[in-house]
Amino acid sequence: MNQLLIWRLSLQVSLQALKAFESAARRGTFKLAAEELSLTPTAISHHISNLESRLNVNLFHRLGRRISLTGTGLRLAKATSDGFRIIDSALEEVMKAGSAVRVTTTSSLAAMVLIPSQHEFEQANPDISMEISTGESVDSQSYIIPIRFGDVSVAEDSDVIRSESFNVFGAYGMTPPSWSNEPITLFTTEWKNKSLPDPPLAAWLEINGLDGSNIKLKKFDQELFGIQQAMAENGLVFCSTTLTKRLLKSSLLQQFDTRPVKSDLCYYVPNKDSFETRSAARFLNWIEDILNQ
Amino acid sequence: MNQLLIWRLSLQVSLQALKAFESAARRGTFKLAAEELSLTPTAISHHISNLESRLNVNLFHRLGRRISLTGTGLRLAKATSDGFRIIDSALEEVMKAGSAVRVTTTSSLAAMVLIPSQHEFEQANPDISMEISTGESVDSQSYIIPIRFGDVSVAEDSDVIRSESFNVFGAYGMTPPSWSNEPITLFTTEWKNKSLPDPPLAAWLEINGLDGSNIKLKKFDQELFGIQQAMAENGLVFCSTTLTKRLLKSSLLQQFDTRPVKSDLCYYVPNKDSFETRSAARFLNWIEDILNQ
DNA sequence: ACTTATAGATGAGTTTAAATCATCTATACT
DNA sequence: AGTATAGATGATTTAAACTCATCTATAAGT
Repeated sequence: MNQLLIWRLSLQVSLQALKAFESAARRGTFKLAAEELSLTPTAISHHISNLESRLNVNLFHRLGRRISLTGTGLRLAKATSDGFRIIDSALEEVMKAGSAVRVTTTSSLAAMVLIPSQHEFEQANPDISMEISTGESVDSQSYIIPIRFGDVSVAEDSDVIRSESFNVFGAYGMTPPSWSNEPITLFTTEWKNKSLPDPPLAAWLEINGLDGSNIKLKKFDQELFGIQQAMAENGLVFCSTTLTKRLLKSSLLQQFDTRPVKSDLCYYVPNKDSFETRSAARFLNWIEDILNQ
Repeated sequence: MNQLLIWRLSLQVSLQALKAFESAARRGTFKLAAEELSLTPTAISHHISNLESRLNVNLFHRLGRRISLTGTGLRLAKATSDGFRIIDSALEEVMKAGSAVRVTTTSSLAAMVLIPSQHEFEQANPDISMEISTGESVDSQSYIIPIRFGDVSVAEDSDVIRSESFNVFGAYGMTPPSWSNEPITLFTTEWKNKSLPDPPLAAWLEINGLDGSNIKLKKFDQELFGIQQAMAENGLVFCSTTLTKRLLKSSLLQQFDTRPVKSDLCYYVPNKDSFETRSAARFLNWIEDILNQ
């Protein structure tokens, strides 16, 4: 007997009827099955009697108002139960992936960009919940979107979502420094990860015609800390424009008449195009918008 | 998250859509899936896009007119494929049981009753095919209906389908023997299985007021052979009324003015009520009718 | 490069299957 | 015995599934 014919035969029975049967077999009564499937007991009854006549087999013994599986029913129930369980658990996993985005990134980007606009994203996408984590922890887990900070040369072009520029910022309202005369303290960052390019301070000085001899550097291992310190002490920080955009807008930081300088640093999402959930796609579009205005 | 909610979620996706997806994933194009499921490609397309939006996930990459599974699609396809395969193979097994009856019984009943009326049964039940086997062979295989010949005392009352009577029969057209005068040769049976009650010849002689001193017995180990021998030689056979009914009707055998005698033998189907396929039920009703007129 | 054929997407309309409602039967529990 | 419960049955309604017509993009052939 050929394969195709078998398919046809099997398809004469409706999958919904099988689901009804599976549920009734598992729960023991049509009533409970109906509740489970949000149907009426009548629907279950119809499904099962339809199934029985298509298969030419009795699946339940009817003892008045009580039912019990026949031997054949038991065998079929075993199979449907296993089969649907496999399918259901895969569905559940896929749906979980579809209903949430899990993002992991640096503390700085998380604290200064993602977390502040998390609410906004969830407002705009009510069916998607957003989870943010930082640190190296659960990186390899599937469905998690990592936003990495690194050298443009190690990232695929198509994976880059933001090329980083740097500039000097100060607390809002402070008097602009006179760059050439007085001694200046400047907060900056020394990445924990030594393979990353340093913040392009030399290039920035050059582009702004400064020699930097009067500048004293104070280094933090995360940009976040330098920025916070600058705000707290009315100081100056040399940091990425990405992280400061929101603080500028909300008048917590200000910039001066200096020109920003491009760097070799960027934010990128490895294998960006491999994220096939729609929530991931929407998140990626959204974050790229946010970062690039 | 509670169990009930999960069910609900999973049920928001239709099983038919999942089947369409499973088929498309396996065959590689919507067109082939459509052929397999006897649908139009449009239906497959609708199903899959519906599935994708309910799950919030892309299951296929669309590269123009070519499709390929996404990672998520692949994972789901694995599950649906496994799940449906399990269900389908069980269905196939059950349907096979529903579409045929397999009967095993004694050579005599098979040859003289079952096989001659096999065609009639299949005419009356076009959706059921009937298979007949004899011998001890495949008895324990599931779905096979054994019709046993044995002592009424070892069979459950409800399992008995025919209580056996015995009488003497002769070839059609032969002159009735004069019971008391001339010497008579009578074919009869000595069961191979010694635990079975012998054919009730003594009781038959008594009920018919004969002493049997002029009767010479010739024994076969199956009733079938005695009957055939009687027909071939214009002889007489003492045998069960069940086996001869058809031969009487078709004027190949005749009976005389002797009275039949009841025996302790019967045909029975062990656990008759445990056969839950409708084909088995129909067969059992039919055979009980046949045997008891 | 231009045509032609093919696979799939999309939206509207149709058909069929599934679910419900109303009614009835048989059983279990007071 | 009387009542409540589980399921069966048949008619009707509702919703899902399927198709048709149309459109787009791509692959293949000339």
